[in-house]
Amino acid sequence: MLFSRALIPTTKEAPADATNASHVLLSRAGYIRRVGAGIYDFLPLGYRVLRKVEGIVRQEMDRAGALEILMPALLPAEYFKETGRWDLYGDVLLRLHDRKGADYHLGPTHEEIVTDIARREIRSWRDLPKNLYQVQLKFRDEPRPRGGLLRGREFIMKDAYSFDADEDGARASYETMRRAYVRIFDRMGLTYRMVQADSGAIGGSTSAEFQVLVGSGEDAIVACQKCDYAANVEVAVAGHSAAPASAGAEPATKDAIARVHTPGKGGIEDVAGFLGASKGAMLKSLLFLAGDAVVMAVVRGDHEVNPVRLARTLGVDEVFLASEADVEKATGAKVGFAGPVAFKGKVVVDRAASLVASGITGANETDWHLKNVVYGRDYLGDIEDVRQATTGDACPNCDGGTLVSYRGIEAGHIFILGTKYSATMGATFVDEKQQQRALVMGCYGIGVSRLVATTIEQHHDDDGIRWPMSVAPYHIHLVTLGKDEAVIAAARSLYEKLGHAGVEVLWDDRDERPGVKFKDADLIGIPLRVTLGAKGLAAGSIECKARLEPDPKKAELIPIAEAAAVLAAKVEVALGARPG
RNA sequence: CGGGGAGUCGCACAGUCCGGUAGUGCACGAGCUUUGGGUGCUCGUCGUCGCGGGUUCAAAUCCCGCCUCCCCGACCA
Repeated sequence: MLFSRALIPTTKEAPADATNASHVLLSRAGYIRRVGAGIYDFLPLGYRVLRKVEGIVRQEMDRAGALEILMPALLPAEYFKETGRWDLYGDVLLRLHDRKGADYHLGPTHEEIVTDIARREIRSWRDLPKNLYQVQLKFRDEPRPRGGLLRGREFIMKDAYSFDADEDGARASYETMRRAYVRIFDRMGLTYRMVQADSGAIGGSTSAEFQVLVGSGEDAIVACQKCDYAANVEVAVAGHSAAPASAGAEPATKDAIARVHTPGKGGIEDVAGFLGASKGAMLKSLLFLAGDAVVMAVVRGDHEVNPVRLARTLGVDEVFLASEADVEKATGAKVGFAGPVAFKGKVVVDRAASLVASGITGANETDWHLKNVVYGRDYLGDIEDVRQATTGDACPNCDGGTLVSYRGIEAGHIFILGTKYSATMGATFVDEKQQQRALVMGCYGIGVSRLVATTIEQHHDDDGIRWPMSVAPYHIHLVTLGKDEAVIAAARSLYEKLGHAGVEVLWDDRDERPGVKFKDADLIGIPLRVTLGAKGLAAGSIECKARLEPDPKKAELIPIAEAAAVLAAKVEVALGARPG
């Protein structure tokens, strides 16, 4: 592609609303333009990258035996009404009406629609297993779209759905997808972890997220440095096999429980500072609403409660932090003075908190705390792992491993749904014994448009994007300097030879100064930059610099006669380099 | 939904308090200049000042109402 004939509107300034690297760079480098809140145009470069990502996803899905289909984006309401999600989804569902006033919506996900295909078309165990997938626009009326392509109201997703005769089959399908996902993310050149995850409102059991490790990511995850344990903090368990020496090592105090006056000192920091105690000696007591009940969760002052784990422990879908009014009603004291001693209600004590040798906690009386508090002697409760795991915690999965926290962007999610949708919608098949049984389903998503942005979040520097070869809009950015006809002729020859070799070249043939071209090349981020000028031509060589090379002087000189072959080989190597 | 902020040329912003010819930089067009990291100079084009109403001789500016967007939080298959 000739730059002069392309549409690559680079800018020096980014829109004011772009707050993260991928949004700024995608805008500045001319890949995308904003159309509305959370809605974007893909300009030619952006669309090329999107198609590269789609291509990798398609190849690996096909390789894994999945069958590509295309379901509608515009959906009659009846399907979501059938499973109850018409109501459950709430405001996130983009609803509309046709001229007759009938309810429609734009699909945020397609379990119902694919299950409808299955119930009509899959009848026998002989038809199984099946895995149907699509690459489709999804619509979610996000409360707050943000981050450019990272969280939009309209986005492109690959979603796949597996159908099996039984749980074993579903697990095999899940495992097949897991392997396909590993190949996909490896080929995209991403650093990621597969983590245990909450299956959320979509329902289901076994589930894993593919989290791309990025400091600015929305999700917090922990991973073991020794084994392959990794989990979203929503579900991560802080190990207790190797509790830090500060807790549990000391014998419980023999001193009797005592009241201490702590006027106006409610927070953990305040009280610990006021009493000269460490945060780890505090027993943080938070009240949650679980259904109709008020439940107190007790963790060490230096720990955080994990609401998802607490909810699982209590056997409810969700828990909510109690309001100030609820707290006062339940404890008889202002917020900040709650404690488990003599608390009338259910108490869940984190394992680490139960080991505190001499705790300080609220007295359920405004401006008073209790010290020398010992679990078992002064208060009781169900001991569970309900705190949020964090850096330094022991790994729950291996001996001696330590957890480290990361931020991540969720790029993929795989899970086994079971018969949640098939049973509700009557998607059954006849097994070998002539029995009607519900199909066992799994579903597998990849945020394709999000991946375009995610890749940049992980691959950029101050000057611009640094695409991995596999998803770069072009393989080589050819820069010619000056208007010398011999230079242009040599460049044209190279451009054509590379084209014949299947190498995708963007040739910056514009009448611009070298500085402008180099700046744009860095911004656009094509992995290899090839420069040809009068000086080089005289010396019989072109210059090749990798975008990853920070030093502008460290360019490789390649004799012009060999250039096409050498460059084509470089591209091939980069495309074949798969770290898995 | 709670808190904060913003809508002025394609982009980034000033002007609003204190009403009086709508500005600057980038981008864009012309010319000269320059030619291996966003060259310098000159000239030029581009505006329903978010929308609707009101006050006034006169409104980007004051008043009333509405809309949209952004940031933080809550939420997030």
